Amino acid sequence: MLEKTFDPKSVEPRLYLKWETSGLFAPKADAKAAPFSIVIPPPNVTGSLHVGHALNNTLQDVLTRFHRMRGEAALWLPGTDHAGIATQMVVERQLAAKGNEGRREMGREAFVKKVWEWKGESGGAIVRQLRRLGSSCDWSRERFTLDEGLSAAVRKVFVTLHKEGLIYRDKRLVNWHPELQTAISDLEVENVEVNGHMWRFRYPVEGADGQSIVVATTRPETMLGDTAVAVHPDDERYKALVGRMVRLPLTDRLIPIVADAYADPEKGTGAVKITPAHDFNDFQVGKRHNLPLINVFTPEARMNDEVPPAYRGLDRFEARKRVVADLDALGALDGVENHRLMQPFDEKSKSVVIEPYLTDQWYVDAATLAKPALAAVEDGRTVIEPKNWEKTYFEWLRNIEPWCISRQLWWGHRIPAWYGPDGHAFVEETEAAAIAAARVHYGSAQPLVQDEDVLDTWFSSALWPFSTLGWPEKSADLARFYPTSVLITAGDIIFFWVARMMMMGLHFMGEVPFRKVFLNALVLDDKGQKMSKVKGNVIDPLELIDAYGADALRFTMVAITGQTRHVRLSRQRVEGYRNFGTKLWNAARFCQMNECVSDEAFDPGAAKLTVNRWIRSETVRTIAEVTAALEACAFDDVAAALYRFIWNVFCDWHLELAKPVLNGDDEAAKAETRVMTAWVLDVCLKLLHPVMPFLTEELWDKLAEFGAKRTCMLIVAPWPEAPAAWIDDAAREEVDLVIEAVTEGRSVRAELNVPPSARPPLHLPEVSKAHRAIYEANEAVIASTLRISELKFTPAPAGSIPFVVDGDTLALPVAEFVDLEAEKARLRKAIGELDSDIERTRKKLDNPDFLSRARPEVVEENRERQAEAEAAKAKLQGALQRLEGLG
RNA sequence: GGGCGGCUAGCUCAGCUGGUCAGAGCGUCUGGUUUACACCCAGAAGGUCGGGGGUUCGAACCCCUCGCCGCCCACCA
Repeated sequence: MLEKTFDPKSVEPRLYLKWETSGLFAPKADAKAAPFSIVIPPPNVTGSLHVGHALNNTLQDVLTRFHRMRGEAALWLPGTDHAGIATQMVVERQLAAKGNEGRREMGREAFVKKVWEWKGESGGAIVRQLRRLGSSCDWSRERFTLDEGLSAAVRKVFVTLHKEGLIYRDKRLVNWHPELQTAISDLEVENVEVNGHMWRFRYPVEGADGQSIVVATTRPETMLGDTAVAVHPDDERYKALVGRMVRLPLTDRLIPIVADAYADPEKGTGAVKITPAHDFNDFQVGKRHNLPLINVFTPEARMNDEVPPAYRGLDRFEARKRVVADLDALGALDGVENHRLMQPFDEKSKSVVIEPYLTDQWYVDAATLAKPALAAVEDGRTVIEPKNWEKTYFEWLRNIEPWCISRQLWWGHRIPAWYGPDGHAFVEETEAAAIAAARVHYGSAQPLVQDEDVLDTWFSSALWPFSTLGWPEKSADLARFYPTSVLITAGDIIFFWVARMMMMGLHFMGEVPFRKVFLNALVLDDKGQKMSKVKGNVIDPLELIDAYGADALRFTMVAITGQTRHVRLSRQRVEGYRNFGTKLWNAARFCQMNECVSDEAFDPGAAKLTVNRWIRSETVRTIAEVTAALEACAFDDVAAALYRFIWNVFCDWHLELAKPVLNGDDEAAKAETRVMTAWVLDVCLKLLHPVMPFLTEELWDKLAEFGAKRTCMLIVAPWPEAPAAWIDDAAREEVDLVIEAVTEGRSVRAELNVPPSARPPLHLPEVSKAHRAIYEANEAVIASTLRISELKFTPAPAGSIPFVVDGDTLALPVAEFVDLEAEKARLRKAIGELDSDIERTRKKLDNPDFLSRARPEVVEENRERQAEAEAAKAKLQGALQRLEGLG
């Protein structure tokens, strides 16, 4: 006998271990099986499972398990990302906390070794947590972005793109992180609106006594690097000044006034200071006018030696104050206002101001790679869902900028470039190859120095779909599983990752990396707030698993995933789905108590009893519904269909309707109902397994204690078929009628739950008021469905309604239950309502506009509805007549 | 500045290409010691589908407009 409730805590670890050790997570080797593959969005090794992971890995697991049960060679390939900046910072912080010497003191080699040590000790947390969630990843294929294999792929890609001219070195402005002292990509910058000031400075025009031009700025310290002032060519105010020079205060440098359309007469004063080395726009202006670039910052964003001695070594914000004060003292400060401005911060800490900074970096020609990536989505080789993300994807790729891929970090893939004594770069996959190339180039062996930088973490991530499958080797996995079937990831990395995988996959494999991209929503808290440690509203999925079990959390994740970009997670909802699991558990318990044992030889198609033919129909419909929803990634529909069927159909109705049969003494009927019920329960377990793997697997096992043993674990049990022939419309109509009757009335079920010996008469009038007439018209059907023939009816007193059950005319006392007049009034009212329905529909059907405009099936529906309404009306009228005859 | 979402019962959300679409879950209230389940069962209340206008025989669903809320992108005068 099953316990009263499911105990996730003891079952989950046991089952997971059983699955994993059975090797069932690996795709079957059977070459005939259709491949299905997903590569995991590799979580950072430093990470721990957050709700976003819980959501997106649940969805991946649901699909993987579904396809596995369908007999496909289902591969879910797991792995982790070395996460350059994040990991390096974690280890640095840890070193500092332990009082060890810092990164720079210990040197590159020692530091990297430390990081590897750290990875070995602490890097496994996230994959253990994925297991707790129930993720059926093939751990034998687990990869890490810094694996030797993946590193080889990275080098090959880098070298190939370089040879193709798609990777190049360039000196231009980058987003510079002054604290980490590394370049970061555009995407790693977050613009935040902050309160600031707008200062106006007067720059004296040289040779024009007393005349000056007023420029506005939010970053006064950069004025020390100004190399021009720009005005709009058509700006009448300044036309005369174009070509003149101004004397830059504090520096005494002479800089020109140039005409450039970039200067917006509407903004500020219409004259804008140009600092080509510290502003992306100014950089462009500088290029157009051939202006010198004066870098005034050190890598830590302190003032360097290009500025007058008084400012050297000052932090940029300190320098800002000093510059303003000094200009004010000189009388060059024209004014200052409060100003809201967008300031770039680093998106991780959101506290470090990013500076445009002039450096040499490696770039990918993203615009060229973007073209095939655009085309692939445009022509549907890859489908992005929800569809509305496609526009976002197109927009970004169409306006893409060169991708800065070098980082001044130590943890990551070192750039495979070696420099000769004259600075010439040899880009090769190995140092040996670089040396060889240098020998050819120089005509003799020369000492080479490898580039100090590493690659942006996203560079290796971009190769993930094929590098993890063995590329550049021509591996069997690569041939079999690329392109992958679907990618499930969070929408916020569509640029960082999805778009770049598309670019790299198409370029190196000549084929899209995935057929479908499903972008899951951002998980908010129950109040719709973004979760953040600062706000303290972070929901910990592991804590939810502890409290309600992994299955409940998983079901919740599936249920909240629709077409929207945001979903809210509430404990209450998880609790509700835990209850759902318990409901099924108890249904199974009921089945077990009633000896409902599944039988492989049972043919559901041969069922005779109405109630059994009915539940078979409902089951088949549900199988079709769930299957279709899974195929379409309509996860909310999957959850809704399962919930409704298992709770509201199977438990609420089938088990209730089966009770009288199971408690009766028609042995044939009992036997059929038992085996059918067991069959339906098995189907429930199978359909629910992808979403709630633990509970279902446990029941699958426990239910086989009696009866035949299972031939396999549920995880690899065949997905149920849905033969249309098993849908029995007649049975469905009959039982629908009963359900409708019961639902409209009080509670037949309450009566049926009483042991047969103690049962009072069936309170028909209580069953249905409005539908009593219909009920009467179908009494025989109902009787056979519910097997109420076993009930003992009290003898009919005078003035009772005749009631036919299994050929015997019984009678129900009327006076006791029915107010005849009220009943007649109800019937008349119902008839009246039907009449107006019929009238309305008739009008519609007579309307030529409707007939010509509405779709044919809608017209057909209306016709059917009309016929039904008329039939119902006839029935009601018959019933009314009968009642009138009694009166 | 550009783009994208959302605004449907107290709360969270379903409502497919216009024609039983005004729904579900939770919450609330009422009633249940029904031997699978109180993590349960039965029932009730509650919404002019953000406002306004339009198209249509018919609109929560299409168009226009306004209003909030949120997100993403954008060269920080």
